[in-house]
Amino acid sequence: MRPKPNISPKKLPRQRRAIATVDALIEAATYILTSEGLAGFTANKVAEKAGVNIASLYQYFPNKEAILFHIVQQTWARQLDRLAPILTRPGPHHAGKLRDFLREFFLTEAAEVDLRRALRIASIDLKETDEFKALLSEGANLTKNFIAEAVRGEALEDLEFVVDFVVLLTTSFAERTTDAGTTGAKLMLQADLLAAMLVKQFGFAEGDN
Amino acid sequence: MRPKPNISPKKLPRQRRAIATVDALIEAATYILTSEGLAGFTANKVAEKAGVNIASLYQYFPNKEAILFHIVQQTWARQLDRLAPILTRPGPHHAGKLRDFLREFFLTEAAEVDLRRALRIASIDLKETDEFKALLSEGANLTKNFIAEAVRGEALEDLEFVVDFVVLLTTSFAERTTDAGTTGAKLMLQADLLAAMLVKQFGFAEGDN
Amino acid sequence: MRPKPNISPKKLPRQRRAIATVDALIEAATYILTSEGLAGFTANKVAEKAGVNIASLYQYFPNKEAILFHIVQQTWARQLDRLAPILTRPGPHHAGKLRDFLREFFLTEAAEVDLRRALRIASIDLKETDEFKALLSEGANLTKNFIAEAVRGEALEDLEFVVDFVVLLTTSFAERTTDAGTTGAKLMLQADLLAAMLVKQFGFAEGDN
Amino acid sequence: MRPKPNISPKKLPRQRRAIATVDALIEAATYILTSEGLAGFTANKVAEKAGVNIASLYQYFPNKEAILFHIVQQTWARQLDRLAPILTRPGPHHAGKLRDFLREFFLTEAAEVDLRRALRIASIDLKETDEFKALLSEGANLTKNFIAEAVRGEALEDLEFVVDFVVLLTTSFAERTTDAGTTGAKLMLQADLLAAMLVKQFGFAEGDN
DNA sequence: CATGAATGAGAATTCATTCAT
DNA sequence: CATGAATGAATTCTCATTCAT
Repeated sequence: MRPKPNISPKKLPRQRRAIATVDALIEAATYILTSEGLAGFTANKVAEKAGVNIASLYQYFPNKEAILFHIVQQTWARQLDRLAPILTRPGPHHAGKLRDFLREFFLTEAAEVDLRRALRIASIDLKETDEFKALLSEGANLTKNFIAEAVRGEALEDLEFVVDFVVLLTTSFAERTTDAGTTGAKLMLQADLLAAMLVKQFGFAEGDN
Repeated sequence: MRPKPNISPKKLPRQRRAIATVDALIEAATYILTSEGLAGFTANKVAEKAGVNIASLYQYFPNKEAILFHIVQQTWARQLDRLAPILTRPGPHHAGKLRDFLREFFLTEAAEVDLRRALRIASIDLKETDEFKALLSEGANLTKNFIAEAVRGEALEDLEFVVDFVVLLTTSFAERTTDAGTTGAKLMLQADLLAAMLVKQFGFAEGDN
Repeated sequence: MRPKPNISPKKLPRQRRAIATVDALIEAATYILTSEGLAGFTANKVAEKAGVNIASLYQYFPNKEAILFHIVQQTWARQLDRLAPILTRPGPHHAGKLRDFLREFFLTEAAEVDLRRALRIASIDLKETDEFKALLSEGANLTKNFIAEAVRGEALEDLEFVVDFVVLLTTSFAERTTDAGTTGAKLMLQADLLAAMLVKQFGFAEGDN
Repeated sequence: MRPKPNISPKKLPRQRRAIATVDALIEAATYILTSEGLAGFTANKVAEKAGVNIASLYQYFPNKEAILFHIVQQTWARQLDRLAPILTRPGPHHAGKLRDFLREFFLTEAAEVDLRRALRIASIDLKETDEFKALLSEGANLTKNFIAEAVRGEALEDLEFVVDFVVLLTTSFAERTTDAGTTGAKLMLQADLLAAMLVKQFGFAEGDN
């Protein structure tokens, strides 16, 4: 394998001008990644698109991967903001929450397919970094808690296994089907079917919220 | 994105010496792909590792992608050889076949994780080629027929949807869990659980072969 | 044949250091072209001769052809600067102008035979580009106007034909004879003879300025 | 400049099979040169097109240039066969002969523009070789004699100059105008005009054969 | 002889990254 | 700090030519 890249930002932008520069870089990077994919994602192109000198890019990011990581982080945060409320919604209707969650999850995935496809591939290199692992566990905890509560009937020793299984199943499916271009009604049908299977299998409390 | 590569082999090796060369190239390519991933996969490295002149590589493969495709094809063929017998096994015990199939499928995926990870990403570029499409449909038909027979109860209009769903669900999950490093007993438990869910949801004929 | 190259310059040199770099590149390119001909004209050789990194070359020129075009343009401009005054000289003595023009034309052609030979061949590839066409028409107009005025007696419908004929005849002859190494007195005799023939044939106004 | 290539054929084909091989090579080479130009003219392509092994090509030709020279030679011979009879036609009507000659000359040039264009460029490298010089002088003599006879009035010391001038003028113009794509009636008009100018200038005996 | 195989050398072009001002 | 400039190291692919059988 390759050596894991040093991802931590080099220097925090203090002045307003610097913040604008960083923002422009991130936006440009996101654009390039979305439109040209990971293969077309080069430091020079990003800087040019951002209207920023290449040397400035390297003032704020130690390398290409750091920009990628920043975008990954940002994208995850956005997604979490939309999904967390659903799972933490009060009330016992876990089946309803699960269904809503999956629908929303699939929709967010579908909304930025191109970007997410590129990020997924980029993540292969990032996976080794500590920062990425932290990001992962944050999102995982949320789900873990929800499922733990929902499947309370299950034996406790299996819980870890079930959570892992459900997370893998839902995320991998979501990625794959949106990657294949599924959208709209069909995507929602798939979300509902997957929710139904999980409910049936793990005995979530029924009820439509 | 970019133009789809011309993947068809250039010249067939006739003499024993040439066959050895091509074999060495493919072996080297597989090794590089496995150990360094797609990003580290360069024509020069492959040729060097194979102990062959770079120009020789280009006598037998029109470009890098052609080597990749060769490996993809080879890997798929090996997998199909192991999976097809299970699905085409005579008898009505579809649930059993499904479980055995998923177990074997997960095992083959787990057996060459690194290689398969690289190939999956490589496939993104290959997807456009006719050769790749042919490969895909071959494998898809097998599964399609099996599921069609197994879920005979389902309304015909849904069949397409169900087949699509099941294929996406099982393959994406298999890829993801092996990619995450799952192996051994846990992997088999996941296979069985996924099989159970599918059986429960779609009413496959039960029975242990 | 092949796709027409994108010839427009990539980035303009701002600092003095960069201007020096570009100048060195052009000078080196001209040298290589002159001494080794088009076949020996490679981007790497040019960069090396210029003492510049090959990547720097590609910062200022998008490809080899762009350098060639630059030289073509420069060479034509130099030539036009010397020829235009003769043709646009006021007065009715067209025969004298023609003779002086041909002499000067032959001399400029002879002055840089090797370079021009290479450029002529290079032009075959450049011919398709818009930039080259613009260059051509600029030079063509000058001559066209002169001849049109000089041969005023001719029927208007033939004018196009005559202009075309005269331009082809003089330029092709100039190229060929200088290419063959003709210089000095013999070259001037040829220029005068050709001028005399044209005057005799097309009835230019006589008079020695 | 580059070192002048060794052009002389390596080995004369003795057996009938070998002659066929060489013929196939020449034909293929001519085809490639015509259709793809000098840039697309590679030894491997020629051999492949000829259905002959590349090593065989090098058995009969010491290098690429030797094939080119062979084609040049052949093309000139064909042309000479058609032009010589006109010039050596008995009778005093030199003006008529000249006109017929130029017409035929222009037509032969126009008939194979693509091939000739490529050969012209190739000839730059061949020019240095003794073989090429021999070829040139052979063709030149014919014309020289004709002109010498036709312009008998001229002073003898000028003859060399005049012959040289006329040859350069007619050949360069023919090449250029056909290269520019001129054909048909316009081409014939140009031939006639050029003939008329020469007759007028050098006082060829008039008369229409 | 003829063929399949092999290759050294080099071509065009790109990219991540650093340096000097 | 920001910018223009520069570059080492690759990367893909081609070609003329030779060797071994």
